[in-house]
Amino acid sequence: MFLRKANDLGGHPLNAYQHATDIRERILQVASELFYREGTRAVGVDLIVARSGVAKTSLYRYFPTKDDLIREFLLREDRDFWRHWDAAANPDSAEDELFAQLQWMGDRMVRPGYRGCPQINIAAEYADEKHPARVVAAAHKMELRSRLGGLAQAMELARPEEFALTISIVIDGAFSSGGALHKQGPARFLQSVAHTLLVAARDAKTD
Amino acid sequence: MFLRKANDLGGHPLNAYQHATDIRERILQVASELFYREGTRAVGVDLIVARSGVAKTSLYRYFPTKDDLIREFLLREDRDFWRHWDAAANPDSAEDELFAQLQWMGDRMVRPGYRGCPQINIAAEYADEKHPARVVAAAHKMELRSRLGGLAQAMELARPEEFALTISIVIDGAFSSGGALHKQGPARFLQSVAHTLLVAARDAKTD
DNA sequence: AAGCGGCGATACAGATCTGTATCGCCAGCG
DNA sequence: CGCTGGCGATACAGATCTGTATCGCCGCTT
Repeated sequence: MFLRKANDLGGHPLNAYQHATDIRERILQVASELFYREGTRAVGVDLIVARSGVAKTSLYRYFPTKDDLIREFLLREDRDFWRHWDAAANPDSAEDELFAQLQWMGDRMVRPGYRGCPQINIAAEYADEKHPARVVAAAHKMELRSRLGGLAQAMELARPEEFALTISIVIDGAFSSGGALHKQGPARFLQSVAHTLLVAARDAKTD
Repeated sequence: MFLRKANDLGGHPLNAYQHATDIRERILQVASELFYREGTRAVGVDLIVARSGVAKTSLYRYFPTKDDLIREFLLREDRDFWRHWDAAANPDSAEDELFAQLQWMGDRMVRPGYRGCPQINIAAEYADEKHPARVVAAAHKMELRSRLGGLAQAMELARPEEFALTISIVIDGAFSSGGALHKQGPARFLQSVAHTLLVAARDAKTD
């Protein structure tokens, strides 16, 4: 219905715009991979320029400062995250959806170059909460708690916000310490903990 | 030669050694506060030198490289962490001890300058797992799971290691997202989640 | 009393970082 | 056909960073 093709970038009629978008996208793609893998402070703009094969002037045309580029990196990660989330949506069963969401999150943690949650990592790199990237990160975590709260409400739990907060904390912990979960698989772990907390929340309701 | 001052720590006969220890400690103290508050990459050695009022040569005498200083910073945090842990030990009741440990950890998260767990933050700043500071951080998290496993065993839980891992994940999540817990108080939150998980673990045992 | 060494202060070397300025090229447009 | 403007390439400015070299001072030890 409202879905458009992935490469339909807003209906710009001019090829020049398309070309410009390609360059901007390429820069952002290369920067995002380097930022995630090495950290934003460890990667200089010169490296991004060299790896993406564009001119430095092009980078600074689309991203006036490096902080802007970092911010766009996190926004890109944010969009990707919710794209996976929406793909796992299940209008028929909030409980099934919760476990489906935990499944793909857990799967992420076993991918080769996994380096934790970029939204969390950015808070370690920049102490200033007003940093544009940290604003994006804070909004991301708020949105996650909000969506978990929606699921909890659909499951008719007694205290949906408390349940959502607890699940989000467990997710953040798994994101941070994903390496320690490699044995059994992070997805199974997350689902197991969520199941325990869910049963407890329902028992409390019937008390 | 054999006369020593009462506060002569390591048996060194020279007063100069005592003085040297003071200077080293002062550098490490100032560096630790700055590293924790701003991040290790954001703080240069010149700032540490200026704030501690020592000579740059002194800093590099005791810490050959900045990475060494960062490593010592994490070791210092590690020692401080276990000092608090040992102070909350309770040989009579592992369960009481668990909640006591979660109490002081939660209390840490509401202190004014709280900026998360330094051992976790360092992993976001340095991608290389071989970095000396990351080695310290990994050992710290291993030790935490080990001690939690000891408590779980003392509580005679069916699967102590699984319980310990879960609790450690929850703690890490709370460390990362401590800000979101400010409403009710992180300590209460941690204890509440731990209580739920503990009850569930005991129910599973009796099945 | 002499000197050895820790210490502060300062300058410096060399690398790296962000961001700008300047050039020439070339494709698309009127 | 000429102009405009995005683009690549390069040099550069200015700041900052880690780590070293060099000086003189002063307290302790021998």
